[in-house]
Amino acid sequence: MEDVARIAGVSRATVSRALSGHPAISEETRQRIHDIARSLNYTVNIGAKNLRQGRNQTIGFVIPYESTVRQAVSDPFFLSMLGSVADALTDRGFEMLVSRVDATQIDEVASAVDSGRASGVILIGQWHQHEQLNRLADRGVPLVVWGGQLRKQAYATVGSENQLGGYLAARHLLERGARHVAFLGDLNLPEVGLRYQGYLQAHAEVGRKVLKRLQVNVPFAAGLAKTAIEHYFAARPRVDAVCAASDLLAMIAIQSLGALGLRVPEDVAVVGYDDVPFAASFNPPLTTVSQQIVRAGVELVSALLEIIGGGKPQNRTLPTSLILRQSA
Amino acid sequence: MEDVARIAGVSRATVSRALSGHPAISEETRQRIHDIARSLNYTVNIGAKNLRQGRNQTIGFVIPYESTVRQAVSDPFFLSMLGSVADALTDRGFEMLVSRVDATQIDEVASAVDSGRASGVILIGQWHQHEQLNRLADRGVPLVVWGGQLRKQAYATVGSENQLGGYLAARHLLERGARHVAFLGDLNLPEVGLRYQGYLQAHAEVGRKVLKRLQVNVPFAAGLAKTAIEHYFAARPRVDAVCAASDLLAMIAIQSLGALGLRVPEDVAVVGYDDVPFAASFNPPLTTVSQQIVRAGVELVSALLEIIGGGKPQNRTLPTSLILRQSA
DNA sequence: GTGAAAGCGCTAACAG
DNA sequence: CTGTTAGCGCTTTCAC
Repeated sequence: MEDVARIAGVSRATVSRALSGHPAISEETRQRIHDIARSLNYTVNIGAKNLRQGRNQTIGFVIPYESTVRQAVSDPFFLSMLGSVADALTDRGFEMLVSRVDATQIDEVASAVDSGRASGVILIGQWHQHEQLNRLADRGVPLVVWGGQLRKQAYATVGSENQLGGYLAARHLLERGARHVAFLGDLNLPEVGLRYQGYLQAHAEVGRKVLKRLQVNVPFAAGLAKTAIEHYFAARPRVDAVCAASDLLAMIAIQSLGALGLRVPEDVAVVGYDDVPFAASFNPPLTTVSQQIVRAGVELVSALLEIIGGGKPQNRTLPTSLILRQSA
Repeated sequence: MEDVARIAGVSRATVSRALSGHPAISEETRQRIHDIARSLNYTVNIGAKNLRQGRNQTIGFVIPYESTVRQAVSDPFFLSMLGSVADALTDRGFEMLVSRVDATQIDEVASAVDSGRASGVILIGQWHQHEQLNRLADRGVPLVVWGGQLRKQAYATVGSENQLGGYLAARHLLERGARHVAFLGDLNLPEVGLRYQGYLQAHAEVGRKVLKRLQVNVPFAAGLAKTAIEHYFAARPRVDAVCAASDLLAMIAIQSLGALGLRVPEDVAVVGYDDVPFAASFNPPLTTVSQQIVRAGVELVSALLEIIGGGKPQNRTLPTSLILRQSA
């Protein structure tokens, strides 16, 4: 900045003003300074600017991982969310700092804020950490979580109508004539729990009882999920339809069924959840419950910026619908 | 920091030293200061630290997008890479700043470095931007690209043996008795071009001619790819095998073939590329060429840190192999 | 319309 | 082993 100032024959203060569009700078000098800066490949140092201004135009995006299987997240839903959040952030002039955090050490998400690297955090999935998340929010860490809305909740939540989603999926299968609908997903996760409620509701509505053996606790991580799902189907349960808690699980289930010689949807109908971009290209194309991923990014970001700006954490719910394709 | 110092009855300098593990601080005071800091939820402000130290423990990870279809990247290969790079970075004490950049404005990747937000950049895929990338590297922007190695190249490249990969895939199909092997991928991309060389090599080796009509220029973006692939197969080309430039393309091809009543691998054998985590769970499980994604992250990061540390850009090549599953 | 000067939170000589 | 001090690159009062 000193260099630019010297060449332009002005002070650093003027350069600063010119570059940040301060009104009290003549159009002429502004232009000249801009040109000089460009020719020097000079850009204002954001770190110093942030330090001086005491704020911080970046937010943290946390990807949790299970410490046991320290594998890269492989659910395409995450990437889509990441992309969508990244876009929304860019549009609002923010940077995105991505960090991988051990799901059992969720408190670490605060460190990004405490250390001034980010002014808030977006977390995809509540995992099993409802209490810790509450603690963080109470401590004043701006925090928005994609997931299900729970009772005593200090953090803001953006999510889709999970119960409705589960209901739509199950009802569709039941209407199609399914008699034994398995539910694949980890009920300890708030989102999944809500979807399961919807699943139960659909059954209740037609007076159908739900057997315990139809609910299978399957984790989201691809590796573990595959084992669990194959194990379940290998026992040849009497099942003619499947409600999966994510598209990834649905795809694994379909593959697993195929290996046993069962066809989808003829022998077993399967509906997924998320409507990941790839779901339409799967074989067979996945019938699934949509999560509006692009809008999700926008809402997550705007909820977070509101909190950072001093507003109250406000939950937002996105509409959901069943996308009919061929797997059910 | 002032507060911590006051409570501990020492100066800010001592707090700084204690917290950064300076050897000249007695174990006792160190411990005491740590405890006080913790009780205050105090963490060193990284921005200020970076400013003072004149360095910057963060690197930029760029996700390019085609400006025409401003859609979130949907290739699972990207997320895997992102996760793998994030892990490698965490292990070496670096942060990761993710930004979405218009593929036609690749120069923007420099801004993260120019503005001091990052000390280097990792880019997945060379896209069509070889020249711009060279310009950036020449300008001194530490830059490592995942992709194919080209002739006059100022930036460092980490990639797998693309030509060998293409060769292995094609040879396998040919050995299986395929007579007309289609190649799906955008030849303008260096990586894909190299794989195509391998594909040609395999054909040459068995004295088989390659027909022009067998090569189909298909972009990586899921939406566009789907259209292109469906369009290609809809014309019912005489094809009994497919070499795809990514697993995503392979999956789309399989789906597309299925819709036309063709079975994989019975009627048409398909081999993918990447070995994304999900490939094994596809229906049918994908035969594919492995890219060692976890190691890729480690190598990308270590190559970049070497450049940042003043070293010469050094290309690295990762071994490749064919993973036999059921699609071919 | 522009400049001088102070200070954001931190670290690293240098001095003791 | 610890404290004093200067300064990283920037913005912003206050003064002219």
